[in-house]
Amino acid sequence: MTYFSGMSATAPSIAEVAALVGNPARANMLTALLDGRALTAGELAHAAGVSPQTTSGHLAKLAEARLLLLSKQGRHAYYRLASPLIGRMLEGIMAVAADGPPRYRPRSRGDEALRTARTCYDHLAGRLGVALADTLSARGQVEMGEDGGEVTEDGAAFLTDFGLPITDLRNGRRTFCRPCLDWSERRPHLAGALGAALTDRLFTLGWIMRQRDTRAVLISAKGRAGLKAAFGIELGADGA
Amino acid sequence: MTYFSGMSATAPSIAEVAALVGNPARANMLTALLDGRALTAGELAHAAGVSPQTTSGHLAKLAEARLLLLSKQGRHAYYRLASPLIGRMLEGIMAVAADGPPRYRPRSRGDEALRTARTCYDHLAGRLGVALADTLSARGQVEMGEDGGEVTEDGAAFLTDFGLPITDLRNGRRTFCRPCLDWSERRPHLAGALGAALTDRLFTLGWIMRQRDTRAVLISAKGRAGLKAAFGIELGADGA
DNA sequence: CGATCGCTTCGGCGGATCCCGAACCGTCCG
DNA sequence: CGGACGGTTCGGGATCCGCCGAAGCGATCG
Repeated sequence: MTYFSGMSATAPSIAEVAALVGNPARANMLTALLDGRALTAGELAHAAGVSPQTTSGHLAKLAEARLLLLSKQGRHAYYRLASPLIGRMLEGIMAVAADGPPRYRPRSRGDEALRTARTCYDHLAGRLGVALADTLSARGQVEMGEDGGEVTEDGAAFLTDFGLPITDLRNGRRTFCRPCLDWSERRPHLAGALGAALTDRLFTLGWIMRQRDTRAVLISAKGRAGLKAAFGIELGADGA
Repeated sequence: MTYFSGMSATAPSIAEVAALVGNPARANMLTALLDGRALTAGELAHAAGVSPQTTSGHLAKLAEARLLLLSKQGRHAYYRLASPLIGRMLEGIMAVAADGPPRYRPRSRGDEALRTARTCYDHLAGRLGVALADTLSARGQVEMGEDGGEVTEDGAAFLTDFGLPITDLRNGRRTFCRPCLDWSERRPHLAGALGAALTDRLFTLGWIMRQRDTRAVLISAKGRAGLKAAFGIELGADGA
């Protein structure tokens, strides 16, 4: 952007917007966000193939130009496309670049796996994560608020029986239970010590398994049966 | 394009295409071409607000990337958008830039005037220019070929009677008659000494009049009557 | 509390871009 | 033929951008 001196409050020009996309690192970040999910700065750095510092600069520019929205969560910074207009614009550019129809995958296989169940650092997200939170809420075993959650007496009994050291968790330094907004489902799932412990227990039971090079987790046959028996959760092809 | 080292034969990346648009001069040229007309390098230089040399460089890049097509005509170089995909891409970018619907004029008033009748250097183009060429061809008074045209015996008599010094024109050094592709109509109109003389005659008769700051010409009431009587031409709102 | 982690800011280097003045070439005109 | 004109090529100068190393900051974890 050699010429856009005082962008100030005036509407950005065509060239300004195009110049933002006209950088391989930024273009990679934008296409990585094309499916509507929110990704952390680190994930975007990986997708773009540049260092975290460079990434931070790019993301700041994209956010200032209102192409991206920023949500901070703990020490993570989540970025997502600011509007469907951005996606349409990128499709238009891709069509010209490829001289054909857009070829990104709105729902690739890997993407579908991520939407079904994935780790969100140390707890579960995706349809599985949301379903667990929903079930525990519906049963009155967990009460979720805006900034935190609490386990009821009934919930404590149930979860202890499931193998979670509820008392220890509650006395730990880490936030016991808090909601974490799920970007593919746009609804909260369980985070905090409780979310991490529950996830850990599912791994230990062999109900879910990690995969290489992705945050998606696989649900085993035993896991399907167990989730249905313990939580009444069935993740069909159509989702939660 | 700091990074696009060997573009070679591979399909251009999103960033490459966007970077081409991400320059104010090039963006201005592209938007000037949005209505589908072909413009000369000089006209595009004016639209972009940069020098002819700079313009030439930009146009070369855009043509190499297949965003523009180049047609040479005499000493003029006509550039136009390579495909409707380019227009759609620009609309998409404009929508993001303006955060609203695209606001260029696919058919503005001035544009409509230009399509009806305009000068193409010293001869007539637009619907009027094409209609004159069509009529003279249909009557067998002018025979148009690929690279040149000729006036028949009947045509010479008619045009001489109309006030054109056909014999003098034919003996002049300037190409007597040649077709000139019309970019709004995509069909040929009359150029060369004959086209210039005919246009000059119409100005002298007061049938057509120049306007300020545009190549569009106005057809007077007398002109409408005369054109209908002499050539059977009526330019309604719907065109030729 | 100290250590780690994720993200951001700061500073400087290297390189590419953009632009125009000058010159060149082909076309058109008298 | 000579001049004018439109377009392009060549060369250099100013600018800016993208990138990373080093350091700072807040949140999290043991």
